[in-house]
Amino acid sequence: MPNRSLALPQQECADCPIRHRAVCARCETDELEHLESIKYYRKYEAGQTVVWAGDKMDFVASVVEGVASLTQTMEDGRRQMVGLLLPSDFMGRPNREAAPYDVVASTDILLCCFRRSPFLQLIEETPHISQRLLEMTLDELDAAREWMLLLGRKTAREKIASLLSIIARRDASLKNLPSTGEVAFDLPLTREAMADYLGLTLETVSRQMSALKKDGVIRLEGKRHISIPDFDLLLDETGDDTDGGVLE
Amino acid sequence: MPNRSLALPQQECADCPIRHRAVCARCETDELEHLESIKYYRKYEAGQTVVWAGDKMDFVASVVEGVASLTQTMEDGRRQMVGLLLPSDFMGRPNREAAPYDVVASTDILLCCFRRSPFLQLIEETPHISQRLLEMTLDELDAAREWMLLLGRKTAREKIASLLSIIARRDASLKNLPSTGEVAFDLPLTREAMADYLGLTLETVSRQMSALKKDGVIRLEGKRHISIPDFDLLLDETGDDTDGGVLE
DNA sequence: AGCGAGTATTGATCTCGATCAATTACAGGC
DNA sequence: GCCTGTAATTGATCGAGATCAATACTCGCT
Repeated sequence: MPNRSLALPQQECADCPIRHRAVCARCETDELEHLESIKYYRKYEAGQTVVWAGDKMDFVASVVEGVASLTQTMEDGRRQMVGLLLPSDFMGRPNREAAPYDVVASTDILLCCFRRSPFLQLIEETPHISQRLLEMTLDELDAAREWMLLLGRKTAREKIASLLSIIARRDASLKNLPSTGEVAFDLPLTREAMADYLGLTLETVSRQMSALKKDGVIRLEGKRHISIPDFDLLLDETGDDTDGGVLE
Repeated sequence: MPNRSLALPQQECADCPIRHRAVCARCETDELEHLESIKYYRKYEAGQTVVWAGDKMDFVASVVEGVASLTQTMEDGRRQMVGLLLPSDFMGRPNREAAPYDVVASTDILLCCFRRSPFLQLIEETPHISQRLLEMTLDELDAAREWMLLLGRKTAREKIASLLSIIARRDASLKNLPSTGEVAFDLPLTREAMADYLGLTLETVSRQMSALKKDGVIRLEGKRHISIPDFDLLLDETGDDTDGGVLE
């Protein structure tokens, strides 16, 4: 597979890698044409802040490529990631001017953007979009709630295993690969960002990564490339229910 | 089983205490009439389970009175509350058959219910409802994210103070009272439920409640009635931005 | 009254992850 | 090659909250 080139900022919706997962998933060809006419692309490099908490956000967007994070910071500097946006995820709140959290590019990212007011209008006129947005928001709420279980009750080791399995699964699903047996992917997060996600310190993250490696659950090639010899082995470490995989 | 032994209230939407906060908030009189014709009430006693995780949930509902909780349980018994439903909050997912979490009545509750399929139809036909539902879901997502910060980064004392201030605020807003100065309310949760909310043990909850009492931040009258001599004092203990820029 | 079950408080001790600190790995610039 | 700065690992110690355990409070019951 040729890897993501961030160089082409204007593509057809029809060829878009997130065409069938993003807010536009349900749109018909004529609706797509309308979207096509008002969308525009933006790129950010890893580490760049897309919006600061409290600032006015004059657009909404879908993540096309790369990973972005939503982070809350307390006055004394304690930080907690509260959202991880992978390709096809939506950013921005239609009805709210100010961004409630810092939005930061974890890797280089490509966004498909819409200025807010045309998008608001679009929502009114296009039930396919507002329905999909509701559905995505409900999914995000579910994800947030699973995350709450992780933050409140899981051990450090379980937290790491859970994060790795979430990323592995989303990555596999994006590439239309099964997430069973051997799986490999690039970690889009630094150890510090992982710590912010998991409510841990970066030292604890590092220690637990080493422990999982020693135990043969994961293999590290460089700092960022992870390979998992047996995905089920990783799942056993997450503390989650393995049986009765409840699908809708 | 819902308790049907007592006469269930059958009230007019117009007189409903949550008329202007629930999913129906934006509805016009004619839309209300339609709702009126298909709604029905259910009551549950404190401690009763409304739905078990994984079970089919054939209705959606608004909480009219009382408090309900959404809880996730791990195989080994670790439990985390992931949602706290106060009056006007909505329960159930339009597009999903199975309930993802246990729904339990924390106090006696009164629900305003709709069978799922008529409600789905209603959403399609009534943009005022689906818009409001999206808005409420986004608010819930915001609340979940603040909760994530609490779970991941706050100390036990800050967690308790945060929970008390959340309940105090919602309670005051429901009664149209200001949440400043002296505030008093009934705790709708046991110490154990508080622990499940906060990702703590019930012993730690009890100790921190005693500490806050000793420090004069709260007063306890019985186990459940809380009074707060100075709400700002409580807010200082939550670790949150006070925005007024009071201290350092 | 006395009993029992559920709920809450308080004490003693232990442990997991935080904190403080030193070292290593690695990429980019010259 | 050699700096320099950031990311990551590893070690030593500490402490907040968990765990184990005993005791009190409350309400309904006979």
